[in-house]
Amino acid sequence: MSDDAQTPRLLLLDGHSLAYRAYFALPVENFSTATGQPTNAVFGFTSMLINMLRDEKPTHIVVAFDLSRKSFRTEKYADYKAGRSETPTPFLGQVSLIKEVLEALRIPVVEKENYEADDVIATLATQARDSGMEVVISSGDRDAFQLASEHVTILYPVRGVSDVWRMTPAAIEAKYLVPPSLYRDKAALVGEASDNLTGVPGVGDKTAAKWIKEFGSLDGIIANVDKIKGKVGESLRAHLAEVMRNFDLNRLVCDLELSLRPEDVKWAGWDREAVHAVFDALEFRVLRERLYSYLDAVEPEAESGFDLDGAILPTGAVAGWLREFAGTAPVGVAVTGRFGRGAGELTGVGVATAGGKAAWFDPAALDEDDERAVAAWLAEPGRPKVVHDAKPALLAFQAHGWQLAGVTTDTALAAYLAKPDQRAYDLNDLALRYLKRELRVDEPENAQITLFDGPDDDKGAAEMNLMLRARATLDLADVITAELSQDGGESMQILGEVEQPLSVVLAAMERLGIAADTDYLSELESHFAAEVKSAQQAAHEVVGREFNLGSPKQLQEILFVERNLPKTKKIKSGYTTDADALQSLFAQTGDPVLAHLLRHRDVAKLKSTVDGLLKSVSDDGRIHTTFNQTVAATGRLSSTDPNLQNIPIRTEEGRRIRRAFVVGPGHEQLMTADYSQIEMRIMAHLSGDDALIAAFNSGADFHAATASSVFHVGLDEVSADQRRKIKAMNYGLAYGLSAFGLSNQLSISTEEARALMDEYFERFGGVRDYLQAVVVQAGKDGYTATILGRRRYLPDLSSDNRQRREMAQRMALNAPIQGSAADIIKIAMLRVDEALKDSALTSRMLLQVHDELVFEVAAGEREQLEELVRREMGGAFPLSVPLEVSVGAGRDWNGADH
DNA sequence: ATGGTGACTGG
DNA sequence: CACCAGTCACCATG
Repeated sequence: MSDDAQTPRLLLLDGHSLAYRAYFALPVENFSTATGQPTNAVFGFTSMLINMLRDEKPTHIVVAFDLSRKSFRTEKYADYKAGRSETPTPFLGQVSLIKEVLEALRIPVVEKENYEADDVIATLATQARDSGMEVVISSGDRDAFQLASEHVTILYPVRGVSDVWRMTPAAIEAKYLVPPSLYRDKAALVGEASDNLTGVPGVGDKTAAKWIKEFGSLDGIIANVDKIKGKVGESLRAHLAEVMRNFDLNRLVCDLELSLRPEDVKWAGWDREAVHAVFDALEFRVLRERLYSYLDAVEPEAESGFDLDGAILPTGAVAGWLREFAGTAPVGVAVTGRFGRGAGELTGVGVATAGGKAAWFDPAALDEDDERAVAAWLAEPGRPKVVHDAKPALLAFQAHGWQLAGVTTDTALAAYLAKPDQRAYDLNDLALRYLKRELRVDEPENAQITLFDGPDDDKGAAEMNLMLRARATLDLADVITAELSQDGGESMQILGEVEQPLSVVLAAMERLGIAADTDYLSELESHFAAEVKSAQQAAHEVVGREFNLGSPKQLQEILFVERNLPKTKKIKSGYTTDADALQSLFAQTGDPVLAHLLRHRDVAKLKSTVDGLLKSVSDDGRIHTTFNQTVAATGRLSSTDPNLQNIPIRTEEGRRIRRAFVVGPGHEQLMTADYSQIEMRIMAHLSGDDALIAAFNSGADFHAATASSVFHVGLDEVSADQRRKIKAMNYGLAYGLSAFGLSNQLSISTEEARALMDEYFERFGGVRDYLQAVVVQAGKDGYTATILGRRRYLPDLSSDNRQRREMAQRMALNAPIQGSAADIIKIAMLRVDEALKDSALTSRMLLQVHDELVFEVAAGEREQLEELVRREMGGAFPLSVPLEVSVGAGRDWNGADH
């Protein structure tokens, strides 16, 4: 792949030959739409195309098609390409579908009467090469190999749709023993079966190459044909006419008059709406995802790289460099090392200034003066720094004993606030998108010579890369904060006053971790293992043979075929065997195997949770999760490696796992504090519904209070069933619940569910009005906003695909609620952290679980901590209903619950 | 090895 | 045909 994004790069595709390859690579019976239209060739072609767009990053693209089977070659030789079997019926029609895909992708198509696609490609490739473009050709026809040269590469598909050979001149010579310029000569001698061109019998690549080497070319061979001895010589003389015919026919025409030239096919990206429409019609779900994830990243075009005036600082030079260049203007900082599980290791630091100076130093190779200077500079809030993803950097610095303060912009968090639906915020991609630059040096000679001295050219590459990252981060901060400021300041306020300070708090929580009772976890592990085994044995016994209970596929076979149980809800691979379905099957049939399966599922899941936790206990006896601050599109945190936000709680057996999270040595208790019904409170606040607000202000059990309103009964007369139904309704509201969904949830009829919803909204009409208004507003604005102004963009609100549009509508009504709850607990965490610092307390915050905080309580601090936490959480944000906080404490996480 | 899918955990 | 997440096992791929 070219490293130089400034050189135009033309991708030329042979439409028919790739479609044909795709057709035979993918079984047609697995690829068709609901209406029965076969799509295997379209799918395969599109898949290959996406891969090539991703891997080759072309600036120009065009696809050539054959107009018919007839061409000047069939006129010269009636049997050219004869003997090919009839075009298979399912292939017919797929070519026009491929053209629809290409139109949606805004990729032009070119055809030429009486010529083959290969001739068109040869012509365009020649023109492009002559005007200095890089050319990549993809064709399933080997004739294209004759076009390969220094600036022309052939991608030749081999088996399947994801494998291509990159046929450079060297690769062609290695495989066929002749250079591309003599490939025709070789092919004429050997023949090409797929074109029905027979060669010289007994002559293969090796013999042909030997002759070509000896006589220079086919012409030379013909001139010396009598000198060739032996049986193959005779054979050659006998078939000379065919060889000359082959040589005539396999020449690609390079000078056609075409309707367009290479410079006309600059690719400006694809038509989003059209791609949706075409992919919907073809039912390409996976390809759409792939298209988006790959091409979003390559859509912007890099205009250049960076200038770098950098130096690798030797021991003793760092303090001086900082004095000279790191003043009151922001400095970009990037680090390398290993981070995770609350710990880190620092192996390199790169810094870059707005003045253009950059430097790299090894934190392990500093003298005392350097060490002090770096520590002081990093810890000084008045020395501004700009970092991309500061949390791991914070942990790395801390591992070296350095504190990091004065981070004015964290570009990863800024990018997340700008576009929260992205999955990743890679610095490379962001530099490309916002700066139109790639992480490379424009002119390597501009980089300090000390980078490149020594025998190894690669020396200094890692150091240079780190300086580049620091440089890019600094530039990115300006552009991205400028964009973020467009909304009147709310986003910048969230960034500066919530997300960035929070990353420091999260780093501390990750570093602390939570103590685990490993002996107890091990006991649990063997307990659950024994339970798994006995459930498995019982199931095997009922079925009469051994099978894998963990395999949905085998389960389907046993339940629905062998035991002929009623069919459940359909899924891609057949019928579902999820817990709901098994439960309902058990109720219907009483088949004992179902009970064993359900039991097995339960305990197998618990066992794997315990296994995972055991593996993640660090040497300090604690479990250090990683909180991700840029994953959830609504503004929530997430937790990984291990995920401590989904530790079981609903069943007694599950709660046993919670007992493994214990108070650590030197502390007295664990304490949990959670917001009760925070999302419903936010809904009451945002909707301003008087009845709902009154329900909260009554102080009574919320679900019972709302049920009492809906069913017009006294608070004491609400039945358990009434409360259950309204509780489901309350929870479902914020998810965009439908009558169908509610009926499913409660196992009642759709009519009954609809009636329940009508009754509910009769009483709480303000809620319905609010939810409708949110969706309408989001449709107008294109985004939703939380109480702090945190945005989520939902372009699908105007999709013409109903499923996508309705999905976006549900997201639109959920995002302000879930997101505002996330805002509030984030503010609460900052307030609690601040208050703890201001107090004399040594208790500390360990975990966040969306609406709950977990603390480790120091001896004798229980009451004070509770008071502090209640105050700071409860006062985090003024709503028109109280923010109620419940608190509990105990020796372990289960005991701390309430 | 890797990616997709199904199933299950939490809020 | 309910929102937001993460992990694990299985299984078809390469």
